[in-house]
Amino acid sequence: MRWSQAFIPTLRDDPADAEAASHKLLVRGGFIRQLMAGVYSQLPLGLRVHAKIEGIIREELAKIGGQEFSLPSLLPSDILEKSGRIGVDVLFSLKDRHGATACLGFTHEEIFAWLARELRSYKQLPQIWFQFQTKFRDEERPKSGLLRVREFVMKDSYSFDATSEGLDYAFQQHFEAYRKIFERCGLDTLAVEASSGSMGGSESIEFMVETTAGEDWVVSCAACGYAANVEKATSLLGPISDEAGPEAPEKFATPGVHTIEEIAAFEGGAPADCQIKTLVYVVDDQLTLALLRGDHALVEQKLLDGTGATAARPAGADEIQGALGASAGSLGAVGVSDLRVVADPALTGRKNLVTGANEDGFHLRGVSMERDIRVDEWMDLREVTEGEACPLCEAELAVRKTAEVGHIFKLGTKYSEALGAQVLDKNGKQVPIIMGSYGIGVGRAMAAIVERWNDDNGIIWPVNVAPFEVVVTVVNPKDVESSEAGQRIYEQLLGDGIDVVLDDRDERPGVKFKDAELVGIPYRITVGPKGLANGKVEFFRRRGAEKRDVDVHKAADVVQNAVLEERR
RNA sequence: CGGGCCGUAGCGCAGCUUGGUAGCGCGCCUGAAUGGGGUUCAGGAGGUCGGGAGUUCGAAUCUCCCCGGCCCGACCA
Repeated sequence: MRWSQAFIPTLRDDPADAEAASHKLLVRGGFIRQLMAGVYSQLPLGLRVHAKIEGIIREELAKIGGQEFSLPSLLPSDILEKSGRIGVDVLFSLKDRHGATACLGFTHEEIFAWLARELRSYKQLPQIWFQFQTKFRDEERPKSGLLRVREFVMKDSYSFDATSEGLDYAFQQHFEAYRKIFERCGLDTLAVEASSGSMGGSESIEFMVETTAGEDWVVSCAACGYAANVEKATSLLGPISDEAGPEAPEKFATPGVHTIEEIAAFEGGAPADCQIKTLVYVVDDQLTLALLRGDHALVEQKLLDGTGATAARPAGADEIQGALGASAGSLGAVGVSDLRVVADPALTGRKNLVTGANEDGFHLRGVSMERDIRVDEWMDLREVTEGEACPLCEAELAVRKTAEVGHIFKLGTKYSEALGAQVLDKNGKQVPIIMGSYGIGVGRAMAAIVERWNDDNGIIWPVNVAPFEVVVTVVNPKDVESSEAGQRIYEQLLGDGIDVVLDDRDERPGVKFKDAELVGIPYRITVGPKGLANGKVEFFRRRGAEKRDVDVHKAADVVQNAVLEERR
């Protein structure tokens, strides 16, 4: 490719609406352009990177026996009705000319399970099927460029097994394949335990990349490697010994006091860790009190996971008033018998605590969990915070902001049962196929790579995913000797299968250097009259900005070796 | 879904308070010089001021409605 003929629309300024580094750089570098909120066009450079990431994924999935498919994006609604996912809020749906409802696929469990109906015998298993396909999700809030979008290409694979051991194996194979994929993409991932959410299934692992532009918090332990999404993470807490306290709770007036902090500061109150935080939630239509230690925060996903519910929302002011006769800020679970009460284990055995009296302007002190509160279920509900002790090794935990680039699920039989994908087992009995599903957002991975690999001058692509591996920059294209030398190096590299671009533009050298660095090409050979006078060209490595002169006749070999060494 | 901000040339912005027929920087085109880090000079092209309605002699500017985008929070398969 000659740069002078290429469509690489680089921009001097950051786009006004970009915040994340990857968003700014991918737009400025001429990789992507936004069409509408959360919808982007891939320009030639973007598509090159995209294709390289796909190539890596293909190779690794081939190693574990994956077979590539391409399923439709336009789906009939009845197939989603069978699995119950027709009501999913991110689903885009539309009507055809006959008035029938069709949907745009947001993932393809149903369709693959539908095809898996043609599997008849356990002897045909296991199978691993995958595709790269555009997914549509009507996200409430697209943001951060390619990190959170409404239309994106996802690699989704699905495993089909007759036994749960088979699923475990497929899951493990994917785990290892994902590790290699992300490593080859230049991404350090943290594999974390995650909540499976409404995907169903028993176990899931997310692959997270640390970045300030991410949206998920991950708890990790540097000492033993424990890592989990905050939705799932736990930690050890130091013991607290409470004074015995009074025989029975004592009501006291707390005019105008509504928050944990205010009670902590209130004369006759108690520090936050000696209070009970009472939250009222509507959990699958059931009014539920969730109790936490005053200084702890609720993780809604834990409430969902713990209760097995599919939806939870904070109760409204009138729902709270109707159920407890008081408003938020004066609530408590003492004496509550007609509502479900769930409590976090950090409250176990605690006594002499302060909580609301269910009467505006009053609280109770001397409350004992065991004696005064009827807890229906104890379940982990609290959010782990930085510095707490690792549940495995007791070292200090870190909490980091990350973006999810991959997710693997053990689905079980939810979709195979819903769609009737069964095989005969060894005993001649019909059994539902056991499925796993495994996703990687290709565009998101691309953005994550840029988040990780950039500096003030632009992107620093790892060779494996770089749009071009080498740029040959001709300093002065009007200098015939330079042009010819550049051309020769370019052609040699091309002939040797290196992804090379010849920057033959009639631009000032500074412009060409800046562009090459912004775009992030890992290696540059600079050909100019000064060097050629001594038979030299300049070799430049983008990462680390290493520069050295090399003999003009050896230049192509030198870069080629450097590139091949880094290709993995 | 709550809160905030923004839509004026390809990109980044000013002009709007106080209405008078649109401007700056970069980019782009032509020519010349220059050629190892966004060079310089001269000339030039490019805008239904997001859309619609209204007020007015006159609207980028004032009013109303609509559309779109960004950020924070909530949510997220």
